[in-house]
Amino acid sequence: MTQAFDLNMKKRPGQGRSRATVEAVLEATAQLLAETGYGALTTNHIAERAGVSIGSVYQYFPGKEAVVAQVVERVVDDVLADFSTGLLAGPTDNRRIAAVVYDAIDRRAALVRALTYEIPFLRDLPAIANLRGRLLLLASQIYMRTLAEKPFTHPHVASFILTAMVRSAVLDSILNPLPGMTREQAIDTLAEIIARIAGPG
Amino acid sequence: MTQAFDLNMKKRPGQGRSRATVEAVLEATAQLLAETGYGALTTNHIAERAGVSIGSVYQYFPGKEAVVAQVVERVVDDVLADFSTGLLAGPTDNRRIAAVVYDAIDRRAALVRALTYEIPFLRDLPAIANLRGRLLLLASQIYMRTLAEKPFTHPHVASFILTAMVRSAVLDSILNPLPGMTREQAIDTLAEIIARIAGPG
DNA sequence: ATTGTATATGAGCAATTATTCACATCTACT
DNA sequence: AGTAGATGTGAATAATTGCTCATATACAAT
Repeated sequence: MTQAFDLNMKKRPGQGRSRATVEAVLEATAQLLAETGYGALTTNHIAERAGVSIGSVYQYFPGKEAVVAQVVERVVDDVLADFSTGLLAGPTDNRRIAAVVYDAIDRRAALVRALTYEIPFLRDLPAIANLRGRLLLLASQIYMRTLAEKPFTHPHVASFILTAMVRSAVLDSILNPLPGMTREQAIDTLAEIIARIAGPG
Repeated sequence: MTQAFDLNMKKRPGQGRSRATVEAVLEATAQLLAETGYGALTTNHIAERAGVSIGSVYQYFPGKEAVVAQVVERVVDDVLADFSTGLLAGPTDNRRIAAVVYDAIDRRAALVRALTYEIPFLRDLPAIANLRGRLLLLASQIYMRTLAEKPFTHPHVASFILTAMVRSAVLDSILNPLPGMTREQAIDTLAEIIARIAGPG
């Protein structure tokens, strides 16, 4: 069940119009994924939404999956950028961390939903492995000291599961929220949970 | 984006062969989902694997989605049954809870993966709402006392997020594990995390 | 202007898929 | 045995979709 597609672009877009074409295709794909999901995504729809002919799509991408893979790559980059700027904007207390993660996902919730829950080859994409690795590293750095004081039996397993927990919990809270739950409540609670696991701060 | 399919069976299977036919269709669908995923699932494949004609499938199900919905319902029932028996089989300490949840998902990992990550209308199914409600209730009952001693600011939000966390973390640990991580390590760590959040016991 | 290259077009092909329906077969009951 | 209703069959259909390719247009360089 490993992905068996060619996900590389056929042609690096040279200089002029081609850049714009590729841009339009990626933007259209992101829009359609957010609006109608992966199941309804067709290459012809992508071309139509992008205001580009179907032939042009295949000039730069070997297939539908390759376009989606590029969109995933962009979203991952954007999310990681949001994390960086958000965490640099002030002291990294638990509440800020919860808020930054929450907002980064909330800002592009529809797209993230489609990518997370509907793309069968998602976990085979290098961008996703990259994302997971980065998050793991980030969490380790932030909580290194506090977790050294209250160590787990299997520290690296704990880092892994905790990262998965926060990521999944935030995702789930946004995509399938408890009715009536507000952003503030979610962030408060996430911060409190983190405090219990890793200590205050 | 609410599901717009008819998910009810056309005919309640009467008595004899029809029961077996429906059974074979559901079993074949579960097998195919586990083996090849939702994307490769076709009604003709279902019929073939079930050893039944395509016409028979449509005699009892209005469409592919309805078959999948029934499979989901069964898996949910099975998982909940595993929880019940597992938690009744001894004292409900943190480690047992972690182990029961872990094993219930691990036992049918491939099928759960396909259902969780590939079915776009999953969250619209009543069975899933039911599952979430039951889990929430279960968690509340188990941790009522301990969480009353160390209360959260928003108790019902906390129950919701904690349930989501455990569910997602277990799912993620099984479906996308840290290389080299064993079942024991995962369960140990989950138990320790639960203990930190909700107290020992 | 002219020539060569890069880019864009979109009708159409081949393959796949969900679904139907006219017909066969089985089972139960008299 | 005869009959009626339930159940099973699978070739055929209509729709969709990924993708190609022959052709057209834009651009750059001389």
